[in-house]
Amino acid sequence: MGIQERKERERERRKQQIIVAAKRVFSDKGFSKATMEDIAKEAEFSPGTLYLYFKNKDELYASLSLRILHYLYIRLENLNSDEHMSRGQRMDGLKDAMYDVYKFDPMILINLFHLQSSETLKNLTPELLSEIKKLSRSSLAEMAKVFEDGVNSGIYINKRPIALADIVWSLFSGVVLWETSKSIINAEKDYLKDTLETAFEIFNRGILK
Amino acid sequence: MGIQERKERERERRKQQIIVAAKRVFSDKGFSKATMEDIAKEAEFSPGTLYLYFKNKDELYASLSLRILHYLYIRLENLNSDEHMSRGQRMDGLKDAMYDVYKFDPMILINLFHLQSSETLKNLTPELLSEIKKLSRSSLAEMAKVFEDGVNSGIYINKRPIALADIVWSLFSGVVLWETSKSIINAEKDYLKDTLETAFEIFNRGILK
Amino acid sequence: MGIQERKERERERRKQQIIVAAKRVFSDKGFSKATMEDIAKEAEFSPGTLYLYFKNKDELYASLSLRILHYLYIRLENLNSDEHMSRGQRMDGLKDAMYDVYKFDPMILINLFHLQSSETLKNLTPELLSEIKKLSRSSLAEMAKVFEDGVNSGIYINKRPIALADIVWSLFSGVVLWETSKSIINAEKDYLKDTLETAFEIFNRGILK
Amino acid sequence: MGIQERKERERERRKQQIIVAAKRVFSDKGFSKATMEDIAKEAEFSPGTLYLYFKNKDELYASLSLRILHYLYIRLENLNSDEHMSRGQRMDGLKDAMYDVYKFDPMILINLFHLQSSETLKNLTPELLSEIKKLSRSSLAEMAKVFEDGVNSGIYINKRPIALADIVWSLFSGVVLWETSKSIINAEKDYLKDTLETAFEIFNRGILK
DNA sequence: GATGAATGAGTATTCATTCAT
DNA sequence: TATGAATGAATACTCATTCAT
Repeated sequence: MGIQERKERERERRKQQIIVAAKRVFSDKGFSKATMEDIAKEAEFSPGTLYLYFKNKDELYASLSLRILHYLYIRLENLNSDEHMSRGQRMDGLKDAMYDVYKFDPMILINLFHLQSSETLKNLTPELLSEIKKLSRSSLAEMAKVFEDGVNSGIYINKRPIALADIVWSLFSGVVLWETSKSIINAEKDYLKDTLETAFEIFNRGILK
Repeated sequence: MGIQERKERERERRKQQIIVAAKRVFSDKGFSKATMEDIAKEAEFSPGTLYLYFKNKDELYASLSLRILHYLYIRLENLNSDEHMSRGQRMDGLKDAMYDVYKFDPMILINLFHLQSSETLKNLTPELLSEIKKLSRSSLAEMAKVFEDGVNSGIYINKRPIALADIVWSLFSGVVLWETSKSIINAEKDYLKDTLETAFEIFNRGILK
Repeated sequence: MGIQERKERERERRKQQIIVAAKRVFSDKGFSKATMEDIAKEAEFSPGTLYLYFKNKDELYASLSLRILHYLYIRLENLNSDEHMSRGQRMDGLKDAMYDVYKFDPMILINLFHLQSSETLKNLTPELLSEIKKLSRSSLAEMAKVFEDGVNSGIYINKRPIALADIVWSLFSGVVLWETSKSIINAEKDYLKDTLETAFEIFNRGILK
Repeated sequence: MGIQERKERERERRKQQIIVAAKRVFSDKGFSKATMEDIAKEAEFSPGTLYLYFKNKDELYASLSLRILHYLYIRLENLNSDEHMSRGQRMDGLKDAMYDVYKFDPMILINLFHLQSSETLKNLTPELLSEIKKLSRSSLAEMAKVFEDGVNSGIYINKRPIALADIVWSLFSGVVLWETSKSIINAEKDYLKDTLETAFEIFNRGILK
């Protein structure tokens, strides 16, 4: 490993360290009430250091999305590359992947949402934005692959796999969002797994011919 | 109508005017990048005036949720009070109600989510918070009622109606969120109705025994 | 005087109040070491108020130039509008005007210079920049008028009046700058009037045929 | 040449390399908008290295003045040490020296000015400050010498030579400053040599009895 | 010596909120 | 009531300077 490469790795490690801290702080306080100083303190760096790794607050925030999207993509890719899986197993694998993503970072949806404001988008480097887009599309494509076989063989209802992937993603997003919302409003919590299980069960039954 | 009542009505009209303006601005810029001055300008009031009607920015934001929840509740209540509807019609009515809510205010979910931050909740008047909670529970209960009949008569799968209501709400939330996210990431748009239709179709098929 | 006009006047008064404070602080500490808070304190306003009247620090700084240029322009205009003056009186008037400008604001040159950095120019509103340019050109033209008569009648050496105006301006700028510089380096001061008198005397002798 | 001396020379070379880079950057952006990193990059050193050669930013800035003053002093000294020159030639030599100084470093005046802020002076080493003062006085004295002969022999008007030197210095400073200012304001440029020639011509005519 | 990553004090700027009119 | 100018605390971000390697 060359010295250049070692440095690059070290740099990447620092970025992750900051992202992890940012995740905690953003989750806790929300975007606007979280300060860069909070994050710096959590990451055990000085405020200035954050700017050596991220252009600004928005970009740090966006990097959270990228990270989780990346994780999801890897999971889905693995799912499809395993040739010995049955349709059912694959469907379960999908559900598990989604659930793990949630456990890994329940804020992903909000992250993704936060990116929408064009005010935010203006502050991102084009590279980061395009990487997010790419990864997002790829993940959706992987998800669609899970259904391809079932649709082609006439077992699933006659919908384009990408449409089914959309539903899964929506279902997942919605469950997470709803669970989080309920927790404030009803002071109940952690029903997520149950709700998600039920949702998937219904979904699976619904797509069978 | 007494003079007192007339005044009250006038006051309510102003509040709505501000809420409508706030909805537009928040939708456009997101919570943190929207300023009270932006909203004041949009509502054609001065910044100070906003504070005559809402305690602070958070409370104005929360009022958005309350408003849409109220609208949803009315729709669902009507659905259930009409005794001549078939199960199928009722399910369609549910779907339409959700879709209309979306058209009325696509940001509702995000609104609800934003309320989570305990920092935000601290800034709300207890009255407002409890009203949101109440209305939110009532709406969910109304939604559950739609399924009660089908579950009781053994036509729907054996789940508690409230669980099905959760799924519907999640599905809806997720579709909205996903559609909005897709619009940035893939530059595609306005698939919402299609996606929602498909999701509901799958859901309906899935809950039948 | 309409209420609109009264407000406008009040606003202008506040701007002047801030500019006057800014002049003191900038003169004392130089551009970079002067803080907006210093200026706010000197003007007896809060920091935020400064931004109601000036877009940013650079624009506040630039407004100083505009102010003095305006004063100079008025003086020169008066000089030329008085038809009863002899050539010699006019020349004396010019010298006095320059000297009064100095007393009014010795920093004018530095102000003008500071504006050069394209970094600074980027921060100015186009309106402000164009007004400075216009006024600057007009002042120079007025100055040239002082010489026109003498050049046309063959009493002054055969130079374009605008060139002579350049020299006067340079002479003035240089004397002010040099005097200020000397004050640090030699700890001498206030030779300005003498030096300026001598410079003008030499200049006057030099332009006669 | 001993090893010690060789090292010293090497060190001096580095300092000059940095000063030259600093001149470019300061000229381009002005003192406050120029960063040490900009200068380091221009000098092809790392930021830390700059501090091995200069105590701080202010001292680096001051060294620019010292450098040009030194150059001017040498030129003037040579002028006076050449015994075969006529008064007219000497005057021309003075003009040429000034012009060459300008070409060498058009920012000298501004540099000198910048030193005024007592905030800046506090940051200089006493040695540097005293060297600047000494060199500045010496240069002015050399300049005065150019006029001594003419004044003593009654050819020039009856002024102290040092006063005439002040005027020359002012004239020069002013022309440079004015030309630079004009470039922003009128988008004209490079009149310097012409303006300076005319200014000197007028000056020369003006000091003759 | 040279580096350049890290620092953290310093500051311009913003914006929710207030209050005199 | 409504205003909107003024506030000033809060905070993103910068950059001169340091120091471990």
